[in-house]
Amino acid sequence: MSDTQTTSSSTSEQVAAPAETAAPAQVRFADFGLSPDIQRALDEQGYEHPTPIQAQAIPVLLQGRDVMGAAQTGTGKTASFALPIIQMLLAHANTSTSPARHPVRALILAPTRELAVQVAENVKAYAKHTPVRSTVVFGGMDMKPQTATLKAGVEIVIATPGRLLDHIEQKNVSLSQVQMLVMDEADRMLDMGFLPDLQRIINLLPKKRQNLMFSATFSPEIKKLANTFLTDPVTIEVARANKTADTVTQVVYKVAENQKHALTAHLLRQRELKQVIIFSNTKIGASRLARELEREGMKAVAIHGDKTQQERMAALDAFKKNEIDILVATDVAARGLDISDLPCVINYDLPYNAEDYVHRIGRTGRAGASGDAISIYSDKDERLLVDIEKLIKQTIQRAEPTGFTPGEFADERGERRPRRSEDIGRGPSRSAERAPRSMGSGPSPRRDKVDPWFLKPYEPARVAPAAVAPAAGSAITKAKPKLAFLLGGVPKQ
DNA sequence: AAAAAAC
Repeated sequence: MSDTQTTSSSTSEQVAAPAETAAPAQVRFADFGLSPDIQRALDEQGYEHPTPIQAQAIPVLLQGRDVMGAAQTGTGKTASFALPIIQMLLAHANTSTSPARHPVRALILAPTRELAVQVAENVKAYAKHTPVRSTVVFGGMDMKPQTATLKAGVEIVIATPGRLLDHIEQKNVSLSQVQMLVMDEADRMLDMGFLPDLQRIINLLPKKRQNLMFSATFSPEIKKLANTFLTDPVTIEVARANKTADTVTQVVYKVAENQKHALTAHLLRQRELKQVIIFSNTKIGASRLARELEREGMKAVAIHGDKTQQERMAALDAFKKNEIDILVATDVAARGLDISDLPCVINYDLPYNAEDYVHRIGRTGRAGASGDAISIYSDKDERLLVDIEKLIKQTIQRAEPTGFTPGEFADERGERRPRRSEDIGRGPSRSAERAPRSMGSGPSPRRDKVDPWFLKPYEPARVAPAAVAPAAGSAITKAKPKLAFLLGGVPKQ
């Protein structure tokens, strides 16, 4: 949440949401008439002014209307639904400890475990001074503690669909009293094939309920989903769909496929980036790159779906706590994760799905801060770049790496071979920096510096963001129709 | 193409 709702032309001051849809900056949380117990939590966290999506969504939700929200993460989306939910539940709160008197009344569904955890943390923080109870359930973890909490009774459940269904089947939870349903990152849930699960869960809910759907992109499939599950929804769109934040400087490097990791290491070494997430298209690639960077003396950890849930949470936690500088991730981390103040994202691979580019680089430049998005690609991925530029309606700056000598590690990729000290540090006077070090240590460069380092040989000519609404025919319409299940009845199986 | 999500 940010109170920097300014339309200042200074890049570093710009808010992520475009001014034309922003609510007046004077709005304060205190104007919403929220319970003093909620207001107290907001005060304690220093939140005074709502972000644009909060300013628009909260009053509408308090009226009980359904909402279709098109907003990227980092816009304060979670609070925009969490606060009204807590408020609505408080209106009927009781302090009984009997589960029967603590039925689940609000259900929040999220596509990935990490996102569910993050939403749950937010909900807990806002409900801190209220009697409203919440919990999060997701796979990869022991069922028992989750079961115990569910059976003790909670008003708000945040869940990934699979594990929730598991709990439902085991009768650990009943959804018959749910009054509010949130589908967070609905586009992602569709992409991941959660539609049948969503359908099954929703079939168990009371017909009369308030529905909220949030999606970063606004594809025709999402609109269809909204038409199916929402009743006369109010559409709230604070950031134009398929749009990257104005405050993110984007650049691409083209190198030979077998040079990508060497260039990545070079870029990381060239300047002491405070923290960076590197996206890889594959789990194996992510692990390998993390290993190679470690060999280069950098602190890097991979996070992907083949890691245990404990490892995933530990990696994310360590990264958030600044104990790790480099997180090498698959698209498990592409969406939703609110890692504050991330100055840089690197695409080690261009994503196969152009939409994922928007999500990945959405990890930086949050809430109006500036950020750098660096992508690396090779000849064979030219088409992916074209798709991405078509989707974001921008040309991404091409750049040449300064001081990079191709061939440095040309034979290393994928090879397990003994470490040879002469392989590294062959750049002039690099050897002194060979020792493992924390990138975050020492004075880190200001992020709002003009003339980004990686654009040196080029004019930093950023393409002015075109003031265009998302065209119905934009690239995302290519997405495979996944709603046959919904629209054409039950599929055979 | 790949990744994610239930045991």
